[in-house]
Amino acid sequence: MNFDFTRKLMEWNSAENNRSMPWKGEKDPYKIWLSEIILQQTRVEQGLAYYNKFVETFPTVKKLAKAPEEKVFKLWEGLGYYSRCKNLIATAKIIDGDYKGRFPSTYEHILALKGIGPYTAAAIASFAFNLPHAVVDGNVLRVLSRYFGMSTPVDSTHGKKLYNQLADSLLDKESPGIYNQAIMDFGAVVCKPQNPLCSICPQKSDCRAFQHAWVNDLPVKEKVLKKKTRYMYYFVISVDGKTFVKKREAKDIWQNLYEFVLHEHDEPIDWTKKNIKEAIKSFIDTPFQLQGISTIVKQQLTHQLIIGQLIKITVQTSIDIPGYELLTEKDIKKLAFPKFINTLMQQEVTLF
DNA sequence: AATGCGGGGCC
DNA sequence: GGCCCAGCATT
Repeated sequence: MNFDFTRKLMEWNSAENNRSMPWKGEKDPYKIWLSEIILQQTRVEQGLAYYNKFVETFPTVKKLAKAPEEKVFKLWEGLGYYSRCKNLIATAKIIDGDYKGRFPSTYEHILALKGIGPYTAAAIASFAFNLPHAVVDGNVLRVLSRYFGMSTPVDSTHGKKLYNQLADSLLDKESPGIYNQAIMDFGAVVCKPQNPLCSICPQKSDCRAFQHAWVNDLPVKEKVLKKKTRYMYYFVISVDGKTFVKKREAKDIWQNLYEFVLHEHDEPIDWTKKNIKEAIKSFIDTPFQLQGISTIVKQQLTHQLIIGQLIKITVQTSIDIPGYELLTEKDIKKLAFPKFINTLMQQEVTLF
């Protein structure tokens, strides 16, 4: 055990750590779990409002378990990584049912829940039950790889094993919860990804990266993400005040969110009246009224660039579009949509 | 072991 | 435009 690192971290935490968050010191495992799921791959500042909304709307795991699924997704709308929401609902039902509302209190049982991996299990186990499991998140990987001057890629199989063992050996087993909170705060406030505060860092005299001027080169990641561009054109087709929508079910982005009638292409489309007419013929075979077309909207995701437009259509006759359902505006407002579609809906539509 | 999954903030 | 964020599930 590297006593120095742990001691100095805990000293920094007591003397200088001013980071405050509503769930800090929280002992209700339900709220801890909720905050951890929301914060997976998500900045604290971004997740904060969602956490407050969820706690207010669903103060207990039972309330969450009994809530209509669409209502939970609507509350999650805009936060991204929507499988988290699906797993949140599934786990709430398991805790409410199998565990009779009592959150499981061992690392293994917590880890077995949907949407909970090694990081989240360690966080809940240590924060709620003071169990000695070290968290390893992006902050911890950065702090450790810098402090020990390790260039082993943090996203490699070997690296994960290595940093996990290291983290466990450094854990303050007397106060695992406080230690885990401290190392993540330290990574977020001092040992930041960009422009870390090395000059005021209490660990700088022992930090190998600082001594060798490697700070800006660590941590090392080996994986490069492939990006692709997609062109998604949405047709808002309305009949008698109702509009066609469907839930996205495919293993793709925005699974479980709703969308309008989609025409997707590998290449951009230069919409003309003729193009639109032909596209619409692939859904319906009745006369229509073109209300207008929006400007081009772009949405950059982590791994995809989405480009598209929105085209508004009304039809007079009663029609059916297989796979889509006709809903009123009031009902549609209760459903969760991707940000891309919400942005499209805010655009003005114009005719040629 | 590799890939896919959102959205936002910072440089 | 690239990187990163209190990661996880799937293949």
